[in-house]
Amino acid sequence: MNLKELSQKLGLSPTTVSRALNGYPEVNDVTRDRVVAAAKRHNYRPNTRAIRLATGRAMAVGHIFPVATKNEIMNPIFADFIAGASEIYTQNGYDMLLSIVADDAEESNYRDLKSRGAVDGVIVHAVRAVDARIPALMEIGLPFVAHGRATSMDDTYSWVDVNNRRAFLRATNFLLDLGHLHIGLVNGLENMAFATRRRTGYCDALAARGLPFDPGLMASGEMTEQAGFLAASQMLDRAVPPTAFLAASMLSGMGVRRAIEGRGLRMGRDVSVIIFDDELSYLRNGDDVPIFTATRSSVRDAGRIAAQMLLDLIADPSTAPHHRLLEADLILGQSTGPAPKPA
Amino acid sequence: MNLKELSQKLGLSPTTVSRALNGYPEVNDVTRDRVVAAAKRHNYRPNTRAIRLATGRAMAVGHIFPVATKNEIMNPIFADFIAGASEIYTQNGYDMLLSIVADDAEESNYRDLKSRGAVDGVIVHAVRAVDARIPALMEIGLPFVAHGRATSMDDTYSWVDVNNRRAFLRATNFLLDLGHLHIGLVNGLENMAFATRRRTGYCDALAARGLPFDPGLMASGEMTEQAGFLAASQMLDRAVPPTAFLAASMLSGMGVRRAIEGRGLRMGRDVSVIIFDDELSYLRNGDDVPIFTATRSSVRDAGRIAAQMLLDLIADPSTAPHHRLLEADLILGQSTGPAPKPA
DNA sequence: GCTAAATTTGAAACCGCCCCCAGAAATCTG
DNA sequence: CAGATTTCTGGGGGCGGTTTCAAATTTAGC
Repeated sequence: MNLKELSQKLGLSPTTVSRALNGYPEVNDVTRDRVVAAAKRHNYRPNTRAIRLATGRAMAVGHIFPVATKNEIMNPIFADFIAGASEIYTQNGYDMLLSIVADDAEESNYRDLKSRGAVDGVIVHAVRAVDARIPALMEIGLPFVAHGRATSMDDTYSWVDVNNRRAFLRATNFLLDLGHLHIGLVNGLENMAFATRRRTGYCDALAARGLPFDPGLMASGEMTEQAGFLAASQMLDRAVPPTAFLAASMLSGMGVRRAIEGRGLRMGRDVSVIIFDDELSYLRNGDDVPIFTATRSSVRDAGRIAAQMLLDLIADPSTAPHHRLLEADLILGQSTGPAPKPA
Repeated sequence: MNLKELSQKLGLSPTTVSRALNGYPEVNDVTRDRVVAAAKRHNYRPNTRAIRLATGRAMAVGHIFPVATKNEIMNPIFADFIAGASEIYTQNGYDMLLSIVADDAEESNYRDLKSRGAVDGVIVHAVRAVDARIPALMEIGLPFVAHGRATSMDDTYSWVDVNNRRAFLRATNFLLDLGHLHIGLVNGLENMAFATRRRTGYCDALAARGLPFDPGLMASGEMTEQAGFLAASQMLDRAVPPTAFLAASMLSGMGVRRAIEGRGLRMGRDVSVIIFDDELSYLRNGDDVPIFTATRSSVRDAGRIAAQMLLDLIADPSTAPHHRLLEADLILGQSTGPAPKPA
């Protein structure tokens, strides 16, 4: 069933039917009702392909996920971010186009999307500390919103980010207040913008109290259970082991916990742990009482916000860049407690 | 740069240029070379929207992910499956359209995709034991490939699945051979097709040796660390605790391990564990030596296979349904050993 | 060298919808 | 009740490609 057929059935012109269906004001109410009823009855849905060609809008946004060419790790927050964004697209009649490409082919993929007219805008994921995609997209002229900020030129493009520095600053201060003096940082890969900011927060908190940084207490790696386990194990085996940890994610934190418990220590009593909790749906931090004390910020919310921001930008590309800095909550769980008295 | 502009620059008709670019045989080689060179030089890419309208093909496939309305859990294998599928689409010039919808709205979404002409086919994810989507899609007439099989009508549609029954049969036999008599099953939700098949495999192995099933040793729930921990904890606290576990996923297995170690027992010595390992990129089962003994089958491969199958089906919808039953490897890790002698 | 066949190219009709521009019908004026 | 407005409907030209069919140009055949 297409527009022409429907209009013939109604004895009207395609023009009128189209207008009635798209809510144009100049069509008679009686006619409109008749058209709407017939459309529903015949289960008519305008052909997306035709609409797109006629209007020149793709009614779709692109998400390109880089997958590191060397290790093939997909970002675990991916699924939940997408889930949040998808809600917004669905509400607004947009489709979501997904590509997963080697991280060195991303830029050409953006160019391609643009010249093929496949999307009206894109979301940039997993922003690096220095990220070539951002200037590239500005040059290409494709509206975009970044999830995360590179370390410079913050204000020239739109982004949604968590205040990672402050989250780790607060977490570190919280541990310091509990009397912990040796705090291990099990960070994500520090070529990522969020990880560098978290380290800055950690270092700033130490510096504010005149404490030194110990490079042996700062690890940076993939945010996996295994990597968290190894990093924490190494630190715990030092002559002066840390009494507390900051972990970059739920998975890292689980690895840290295993390292702690594997040494016959108890998390929350002997060693404290704070994680960054993205509230991933399949990695909940406890059902009622949180297992881990955590800085918490929902990545699904971030997805919603970024998607809405992008649609706004597409609707009016001339506006100034939008920014949204989300604050992470510090929620108390069972994994933190006062520093144990030196034996 | 569009077709008309390019053809004017070349002094040719749009027809010829189009033919040259699309490899039609009737165009002179000299002309073709000239056109191809010019297209590259001007960075011409045909407009996707126009191609779609003209050819009537969407050159896109849809992935709809159900998110359980009650608990909002996204399937953790999602990301890796998509990553595999995406490779195939990219190679073949197809786009991937993603929707995440409440599980009760899926069917109408399929109808919508079909009538809007947004996709040429879809992949059905997370097939339930009894799944209304499959008859629905057959009725709608949208080509599809299911990832998993419902419990009936296997041969009327195309699917890619892992031999879940045999995987758990083998794993159970392996544990029985090691002398384990009490084996806990920490299964996924048993409304899912794969979970029921895994339980069947487990039960069949026990039955073959004349062993009884103990309902108290069969748990079914979300495949999270937390759920795995709770299920294993309950079983371990029984009068006769199991000496081995089968866990449905890496995350479940991590929960089981925590329950074991929290009781001062050692995994692999006191209690054996076998997991099902989907080879998720962010949940690797050890870097060199596997941590867990596991039945292993790459969900990313499954994504590739399903995607290719769908494209074949789209290219020739008249062919009989295709099937692909993948066998899981049983790989030896550090989490299994002979049943401890009764004290 | 002239006709028949094969090779190349182009004109124009779609694909299905949107939207500008007229024109017809209905409603207001005075 | 004629003329001026306002309200409603329809015709037709895009959007940017593909593809059918016909025409023009070569090449082949004798």
